[in-house]
Amino acid sequence: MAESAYVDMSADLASKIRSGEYPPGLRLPSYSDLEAAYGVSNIVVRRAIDLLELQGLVKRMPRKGVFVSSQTRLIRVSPERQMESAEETYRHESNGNIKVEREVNDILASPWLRDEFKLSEGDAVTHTVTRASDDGKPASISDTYQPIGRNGTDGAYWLEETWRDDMANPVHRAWLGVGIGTLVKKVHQRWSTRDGQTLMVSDVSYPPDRYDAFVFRMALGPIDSDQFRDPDFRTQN
Amino acid sequence: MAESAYVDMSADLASKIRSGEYPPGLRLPSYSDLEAAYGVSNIVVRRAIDLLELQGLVKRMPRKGVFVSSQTRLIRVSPERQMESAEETYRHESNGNIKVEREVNDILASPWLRDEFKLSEGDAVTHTVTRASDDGKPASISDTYQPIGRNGTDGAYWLEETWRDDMANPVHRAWLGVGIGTLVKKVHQRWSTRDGQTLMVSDVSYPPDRYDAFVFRMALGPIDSDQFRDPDFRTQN
DNA sequence: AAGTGGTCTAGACCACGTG
DNA sequence: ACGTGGTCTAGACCACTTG
Repeated sequence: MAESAYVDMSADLASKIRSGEYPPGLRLPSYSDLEAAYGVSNIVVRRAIDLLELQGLVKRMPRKGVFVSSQTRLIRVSPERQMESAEETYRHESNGNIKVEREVNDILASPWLRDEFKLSEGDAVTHTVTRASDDGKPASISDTYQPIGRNGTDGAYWLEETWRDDMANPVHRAWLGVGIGTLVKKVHQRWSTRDGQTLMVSDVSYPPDRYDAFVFRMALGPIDSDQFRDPDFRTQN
Repeated sequence: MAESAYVDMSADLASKIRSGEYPPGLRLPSYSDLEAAYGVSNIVVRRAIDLLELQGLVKRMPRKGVFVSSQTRLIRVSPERQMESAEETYRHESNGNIKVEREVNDILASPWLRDEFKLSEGDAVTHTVTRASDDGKPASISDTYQPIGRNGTDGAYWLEETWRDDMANPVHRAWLGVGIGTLVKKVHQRWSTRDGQTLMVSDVSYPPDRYDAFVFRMALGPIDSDQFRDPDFRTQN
């Protein structure tokens, strides 16, 4: 047993959920049944399901059961303009010694990437791994994918940014120096054109303790009552 | 005992940390000591500290101890333009029946608000409580504060938005229908002028299960290589 | 009545850090 | 050698839901 029992168990259940063997809405076996099936104790089952719950894969219903979540996710959307590069962000955040290294490779597009970029089987994409450290401490690692020959975000109109607490993949874990059970801050970015064509996607993992809050600071630009007004407060005077 | 032992214990420790009785950097008493001091078992202490860790109040160091976190918070900043009101957001998110109700009162500014708005002792602020529901289910509750006579976000140049998982106050808990131990999604917003004067602050709590990811979708506007370019990818062609 | 998840007890062993 | 936090066992009682 390489990992702790509850991590192994959680990974096993997660793979059953993601593979569809446990479809959305299904009630998981009861704690007692899971204890018996995996030959572990109360707390191992509970911690395994803690991890699933943190990933949003299951939902606990006291006295009813643990249910597989539906994958339709309600998200918070907010329009935004402008952005800055990772390096700029870090330099604004920290006085430390920021180092960024990059590996670029062309790889065969996986089914998921083919779907994202509307490519054909056999097409390749450019894969960039970016590792950033802050005074020697790992600050982030990201995988960025884009169709061959595209130049970054040229032509992008939309940027969609999603984050969640999630488990990192082994490569990200190794760089960040965290164990398999540790939840990291994961940001997924998708740059796309005005008509919805994806130009670039990026998955970034941050150490769980680098940010304890995420802030979006937005320049609203010169604003007066005609240009911009929050309807919530329009009639208060 | 109104709440579970681990919630009571966590609240007690949290108040000691926030009051400064346990200053940043201090090592908490060991698990064994805490078990003895509170007269509880292993798991109660661990769950209490789980809650503190989730709030970012402490940091666990295996085989060394549990330490009170420093309060300097590193945050992620990203410039953004435009925004929409809470009601608009909800209507985009949901097909349900959105109801929003609002209570407005003028109250004496607390020290914290006086500091935020640079007011004098005895000055009042406008306090708005906004409750939103989605098909009868509570969707959010917020407290908004602004100096008397100001009209919402008129004149705002910056919007800073911070979120974290945190415990809600009793009023928010009651509306959201969650227990004291439940962590909710908390968003703190600060609108300010170009020179940093705060115009309005708002604290919003969402049910923990409403959003399982936060997405910021940003319109970058018409972009070409001269107007906008991600320096990370500038030299890839 | 039986089963569920939530909470809790009272122990145990382990790997690692500090004296 | 001892104490630490991390993991785990093998039970227990409770409040509530379901057949």
